[in-house]
Amino acid sequence: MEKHLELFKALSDKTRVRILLLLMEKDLCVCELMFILKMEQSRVSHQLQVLKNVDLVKDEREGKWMIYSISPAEKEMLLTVFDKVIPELKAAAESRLDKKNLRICLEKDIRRTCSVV
Amino acid sequence: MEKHLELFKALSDKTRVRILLLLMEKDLCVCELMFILKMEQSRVSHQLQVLKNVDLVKDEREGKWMIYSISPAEKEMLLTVFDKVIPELKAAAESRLDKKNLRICLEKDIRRTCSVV
DNA sequence: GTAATATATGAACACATCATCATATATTAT
DNA sequence: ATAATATATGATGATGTGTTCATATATTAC
Repeated sequence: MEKHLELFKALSDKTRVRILLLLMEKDLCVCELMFILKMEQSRVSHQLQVLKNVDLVKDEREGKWMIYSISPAEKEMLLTVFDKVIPELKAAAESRLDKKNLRICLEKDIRRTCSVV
Repeated sequence: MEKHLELFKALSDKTRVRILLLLMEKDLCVCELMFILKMEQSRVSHQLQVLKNVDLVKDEREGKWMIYSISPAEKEMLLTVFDKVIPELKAAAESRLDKKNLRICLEKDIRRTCSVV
């Protein structure tokens, strides 16, 4: 039983939900998430590991970058969660701002230009 | 955003999920839950307060007993969660045992006969 | 090779959560 | 009234969680 409840534990943190909502839109690297969320590197990385440990996301190296994405099998489940269970979430201020920053991130090609440290 | 994430926090504890799965079947008092879950009174009561604080359950006094039930508005949402999001949960050992104990609880009319302390 | 970039990871700390114990409150029975 | 029953609640302690800081690792650029 605990195994299945890990999903809810993973979904009960704001930072992690923001990351998931973003990865539903587009595969992203850590520095892109840092730019969008305005959070420091280790904070983003740690939360990504939590999501990875419960198989909500997977990572794949692409040169210097680790690209995070949502496991296809989990994508449909998360759609149900975000659309049917807590539809209000997407309207939350943070979510709207993140979407906006995601657009800016892509326009500015942050993946190539960001200087992390 | 945090407000909506409280749902997941509430759903991330095994005891609380077991209580919710039971209340989906039938409105129950504390001593009935104690009998079914084989847990002590204050443990059940504390968790019920957590569920009440996030409006997942409501209580109603009926003589000596406090009858707990799932708010009608939340019942449909929880059906989605338990059937669509984590359907495996209902097959878990604890869930099966709880259902069995629920039947025994009703047969034995525990609400009238249980002696708590 | 070395330096720079991108990310991962361990340690430490503050804070939250859960179970237990003790006690308080509310209702009913006498 | 008092006693018994059913439940709520506060305090404590153990354990878990999230953030930060420091450092390690992996890849690329030179």
